[in-house]
Amino acid sequence: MEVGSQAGRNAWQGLSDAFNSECPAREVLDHITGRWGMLILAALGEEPQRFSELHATIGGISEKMLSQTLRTLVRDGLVERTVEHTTPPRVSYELTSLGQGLTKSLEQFLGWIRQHTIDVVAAQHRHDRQR
Amino acid sequence: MEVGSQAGRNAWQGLSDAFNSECPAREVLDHITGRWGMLILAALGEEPQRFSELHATIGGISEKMLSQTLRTLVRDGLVERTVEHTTPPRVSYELTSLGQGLTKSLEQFLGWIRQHTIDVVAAQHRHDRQR
DNA sequence: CAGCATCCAAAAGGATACTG
DNA sequence: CAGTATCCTTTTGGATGCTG
Repeated sequence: MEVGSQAGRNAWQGLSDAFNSECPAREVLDHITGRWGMLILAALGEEPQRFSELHATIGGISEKMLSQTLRTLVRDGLVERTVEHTTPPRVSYELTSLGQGLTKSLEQFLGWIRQHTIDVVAAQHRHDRQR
Repeated sequence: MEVGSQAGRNAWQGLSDAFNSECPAREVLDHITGRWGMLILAALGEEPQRFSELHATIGGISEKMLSQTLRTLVRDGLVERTVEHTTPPRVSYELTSLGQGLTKSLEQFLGWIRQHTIDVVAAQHRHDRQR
């Protein structure tokens, strides 16, 4: 994707499919940017984790949503599910190579949030005080 | 917010705040990754646009959601709203410098989606056929 | 432990009509 | 043009109880 410095040129042209609600890219975007997708991917970006570990890592998620979101990510080929048939069973989740590539590109974004949350909160206060 | 006790365990340590449902970072994450936030930011990442232009660019969004999401992004200090009091009025939206930094880090992620949507769709089919 | 099923409450979102 | 207001439907998500 060329970020052309040409005036009036659409550098996002290659993304026009995500802007199209009919394109599968939109569905992929929704899966990842759903309320829990990114957090799960970020958690797994560090290391494989078991169901209960993920549940503990990600604050506020219910078992239902964790399970549901994981199934979606597995179906999308971003996460792999591995079962050890012990008693009690161990089920661990890890990123596929596809998921690793994605998570890498997510890092910057999540890093930005960590660094600039304070700026956003300041902006919110400024905005609220001003009316 | 340094938590160094668990040595070497969490490469995402700096993000532990996003994992905490009580932290404002979670709210920022939700605003941006809400259904329309990213698409609006991506659209504005190219150039300032008017309300109706955004509405045309982003497939499937209603005026209500566009308006609502824009207000949130303006409050968060990511987007600036400019009114020209002509008749009919012109209202244009553009990224603030804060929003520009964010959108830059978003580029990679959105680029990944564009490039790998096809892989995800293939994985979905493989998964569905296999059961 | 790792989940699925069910029920229910809450939030998100769309359609439509209307305003400055 | 750029919204707002209202109503209503759809989706999301949490709590709970139950399995292998």
